[in-house]
Amino acid sequence: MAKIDDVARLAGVSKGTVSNVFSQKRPTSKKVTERVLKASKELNYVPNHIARSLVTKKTMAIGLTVPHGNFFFSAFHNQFINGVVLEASLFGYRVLLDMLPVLEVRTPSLASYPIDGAIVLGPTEEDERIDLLHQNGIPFVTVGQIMNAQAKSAPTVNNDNAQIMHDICDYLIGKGHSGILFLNANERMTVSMERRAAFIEALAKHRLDVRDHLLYCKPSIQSADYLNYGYAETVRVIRESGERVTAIIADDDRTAFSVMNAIKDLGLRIPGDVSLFVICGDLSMMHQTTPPLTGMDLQPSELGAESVRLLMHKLGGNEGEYPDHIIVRSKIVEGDSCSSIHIPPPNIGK
Amino acid sequence: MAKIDDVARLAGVSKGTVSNVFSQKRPTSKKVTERVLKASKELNYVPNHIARSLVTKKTMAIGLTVPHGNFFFSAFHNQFINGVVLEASLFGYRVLLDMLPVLEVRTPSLASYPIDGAIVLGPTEEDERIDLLHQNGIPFVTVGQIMNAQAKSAPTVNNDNAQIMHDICDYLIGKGHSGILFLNANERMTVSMERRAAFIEALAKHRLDVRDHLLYCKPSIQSADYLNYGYAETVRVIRESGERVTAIIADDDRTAFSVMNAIKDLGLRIPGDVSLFVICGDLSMMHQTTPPLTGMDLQPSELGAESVRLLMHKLGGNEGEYPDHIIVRSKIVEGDSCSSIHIPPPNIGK
DNA sequence: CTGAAAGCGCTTACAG
DNA sequence: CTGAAAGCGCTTACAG
Repeated sequence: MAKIDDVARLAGVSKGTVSNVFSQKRPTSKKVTERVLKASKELNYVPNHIARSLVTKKTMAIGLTVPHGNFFFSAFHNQFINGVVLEASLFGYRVLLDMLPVLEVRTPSLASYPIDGAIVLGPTEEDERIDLLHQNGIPFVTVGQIMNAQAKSAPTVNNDNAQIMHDICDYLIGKGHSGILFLNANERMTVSMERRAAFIEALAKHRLDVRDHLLYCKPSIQSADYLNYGYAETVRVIRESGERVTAIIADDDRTAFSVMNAIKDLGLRIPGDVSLFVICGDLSMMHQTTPPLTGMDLQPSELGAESVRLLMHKLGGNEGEYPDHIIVRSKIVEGDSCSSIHIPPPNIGK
Repeated sequence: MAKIDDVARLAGVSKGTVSNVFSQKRPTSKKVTERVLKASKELNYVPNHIARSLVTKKTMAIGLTVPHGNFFFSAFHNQFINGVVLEASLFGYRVLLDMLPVLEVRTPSLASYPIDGAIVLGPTEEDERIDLLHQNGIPFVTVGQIMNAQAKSAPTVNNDNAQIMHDICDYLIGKGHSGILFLNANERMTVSMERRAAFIEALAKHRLDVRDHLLYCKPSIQSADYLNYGYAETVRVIRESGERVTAIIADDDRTAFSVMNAIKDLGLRIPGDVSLFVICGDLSMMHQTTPPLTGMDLQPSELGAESVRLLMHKLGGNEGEYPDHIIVRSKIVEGDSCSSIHIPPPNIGK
């Protein structure tokens, strides 16, 4: 590997000048620039990123931390990551994937974080990843509301989860449903809390009872029930509790698939007997099921791109106006999994 | 941020000693170690990763390059990435996600690759990512066979694609199928070529005619037909060509979902009229469809883990015996999407 | 617009 | 087992 001195010698200039040609931080005469470029090409020279980082204090890399160790990506995460990487590249940044338990950072043999900033996907209540970032002084953006005491004013990108739940409830209740089973995300995630509160609020708005057994949260991935979530709850609620459920809201497509299976095993049909609404699913996949699923388009890749833009603004020294909290639009995409029922809700007009 | 000098001063030792305590490359007396650790804690010191990299010439990061710019992850990629990140962490390595067109690297303003090695997923024939890695002298492992002239002996991790196609054909033909439509991956991918050759070979082995119109390749992502792949081919072949197709092999789950839709629209059923076999799908999702899909378990996370192990061996100076080419096992996982047909294949006993 | 020199924060022979 | 010194390959004030 040729180094800057080699190029400087061959081009007959100083190292500083070579540096300028590559960094373009100071103007260089055309002649000199050409000489340097020619010499560089000849020697196959490329600036050493590490050496540069040591003095500029910038690594040109951001960390993307996705929840927990043995977490499984869903289609939502895929698109989110696509958005992040693509947008980051526009700023000349690379993306370091961090999906590990944070233990490593505590090991003394490990060096400090070689990233300039981080994006934290799916924060939980008192998220330790956030505490860690905070105490290491690394700028970060969370995708989802943040509830850590230490850093509650951190910049965030999010969907309007309250609005989403209201939209969904209005949509379903508007079709005559009153027995709604909500299969929410894991309760430790802040998005789950936001949705829960809005769900209860929306029911109340429509003068429907809020009954606890119609609101479940996805177990943690360590739980044996993780993969079975959706199926088990659906069967239990519909068959065993005898609860009248005419609509189910599933937190993601995997859950929705599970629910579809359960419905079938119960001898019921979608949407004839039960309507199904998916909050966070892969649209292209939702169109391939029978029936096509109705759900919310959360625009995951836009969430990713926006979080990068916000982070870049933070890294750039905050010049100019820029919102600290960005909301990404979402909208209902209709399939054929939700139908109207003509039995009036029991509590109507109460 | 405290630096090594601060710790050395506070602990009353030299920088070299502090360095040793953290790197553990040379023994240090217990007393001194404790003093250093205490001082470090007091100053909140953590070694600077970049400075260390500059002298050790190791970044402790590997690049993961997945195909092309606007590529969409599938469940296969998810699990693969999970495997890579998890295994890399066991070696103390981080993973840099590279899913960009390689243009950036040609821009003179960009510094050289800050990674120690790379994993290339899904190589194509004459893959430019590989040429780039090769000419930059970065060790790499490909997941999938490599066909670049320059680097054809590079280490690889792969499934036994020939065996897989034979297994699938044996399985389907054993059930009495002879009109098999194979919806292969994109033709530029080496895996697609391997499968194609083996498919033809397997048909010949069973004395079946190889007909070109029963073998399609997925269009590139730029193509308008990309999302429609599977649906379009199925409809065309079955309805328009009048070809007798009793079994379809789909390259991944997205294609399979498309096919299922097409079959339904044609008024046919799976597996009654047409059997469906998925090569590269998400097992948990394949169990949620109706009917559950039969397919191949390629063990993507094992592919990821193995590729890290192989790369680590390359980075470690190649001491000890280690194979250059690793095959990850795969096996058929049965759902209900393939059934026997009792019409004997037309060419039997020929 | 260009150069000479100091310095970024570590590690690593070389001595002892 | 420990220290003093050189050096990793750049960038950046400071001069000119």
